[in-house]
Amino acid sequence: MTDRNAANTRSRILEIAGELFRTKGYAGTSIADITGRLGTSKAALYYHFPSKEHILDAILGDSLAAHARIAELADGNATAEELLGALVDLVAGAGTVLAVFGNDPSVVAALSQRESDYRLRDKDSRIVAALAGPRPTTAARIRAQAAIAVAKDGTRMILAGRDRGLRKAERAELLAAALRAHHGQGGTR
Amino acid sequence: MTDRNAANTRSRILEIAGELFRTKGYAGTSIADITGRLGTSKAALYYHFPSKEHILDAILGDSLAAHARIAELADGNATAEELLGALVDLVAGAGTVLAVFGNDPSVVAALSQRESDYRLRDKDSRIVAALAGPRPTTAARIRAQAAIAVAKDGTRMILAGRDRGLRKAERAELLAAALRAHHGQGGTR
DNA sequence: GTCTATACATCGATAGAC
DNA sequence: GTCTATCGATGTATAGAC
Repeated sequence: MTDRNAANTRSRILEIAGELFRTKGYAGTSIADITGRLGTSKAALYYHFPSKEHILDAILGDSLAAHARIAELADGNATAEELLGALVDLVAGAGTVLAVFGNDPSVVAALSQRESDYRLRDKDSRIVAALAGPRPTTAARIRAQAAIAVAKDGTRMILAGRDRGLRKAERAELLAAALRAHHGQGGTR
Repeated sequence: MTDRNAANTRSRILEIAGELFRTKGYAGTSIADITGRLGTSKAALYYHFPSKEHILDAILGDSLAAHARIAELADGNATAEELLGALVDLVAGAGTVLAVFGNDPSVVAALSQRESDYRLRDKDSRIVAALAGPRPTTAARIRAQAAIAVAKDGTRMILAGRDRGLRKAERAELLAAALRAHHGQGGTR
């Protein structure tokens, strides 16, 4: 059972770090915390990753890409259903990590400190704008935010503390709730 | 302008710490960060608070109490409208801080590590149970989570990065969206 | 109430042997 | 690939003067 190849150790590090970042926060997790579970020394970890921040990047990589793709979608002329469905899928899929870590202020601070274009909040506001429509009323913007809250945080809450992903029926139910929050009762938009 | 009385300095510390905890996270904020803005030495801060954790407690005190009150409400027979409205008010009022900090894993970890009964997740699940009803279907539970997501995270998103509180019309719009998310289209419950 | 100075632990990260 | 040992910086917190 001594799979001492680099790829395996690397993925174990990502798994353990992800779990710890989620429960203790990025800033609240030390390299020693990670290697404590990994069962190696701190120095061993640095053979696989050059820094703690590189571990975070490796974990968030796919999620950030998926998030960016949704922001692109928002800039096009996607329907509300497509957008909100994509958000649900983001959180349920590659972006589960992001949805969870996006709530960690120390993660947001770490990302936005870099000049990189990891502008989380920016992308979010483009999605809001797409759902609220051009020159939106206050009410329209609130409904847009409400729908996004369902798609992101609702999905996150459903998935919290369980192993398996989102079932098709669950996805449909979430999307329907998001759409109800978005539309006025009579289907305003 | 040199208000050097203890009460004033104390409240300035809370204000500054709150801002920093929000943007950098609890674990990501150091005492030096706080006193840097406060304009005093680190030792001076320790005259007002015995530890960093006590600062967190002082900030969260009111919010946690308000949160507990809502959980009590959920155990009684409050209507969905009352519950969701109370949640909106919690986030918009005393609990803004909690809604924001509740997302910081390092805060949750700090609170739940203590044997204290600050069981955030626990209280949340009582609210879910109240909204989903007895022996709920999967769909009912999802709709309950969706409604809570609107009331909590939707409200938080609306208030993010602005000074003034929630206007009456905004509150009504949020509550309506939460209720739409909660009910099936035809008003299942 | 606030200061300087410091104790002592832990942080992220590195050196160099194996 | 992993180790022991350690670096320098920073973390929380304290001692004691003013």
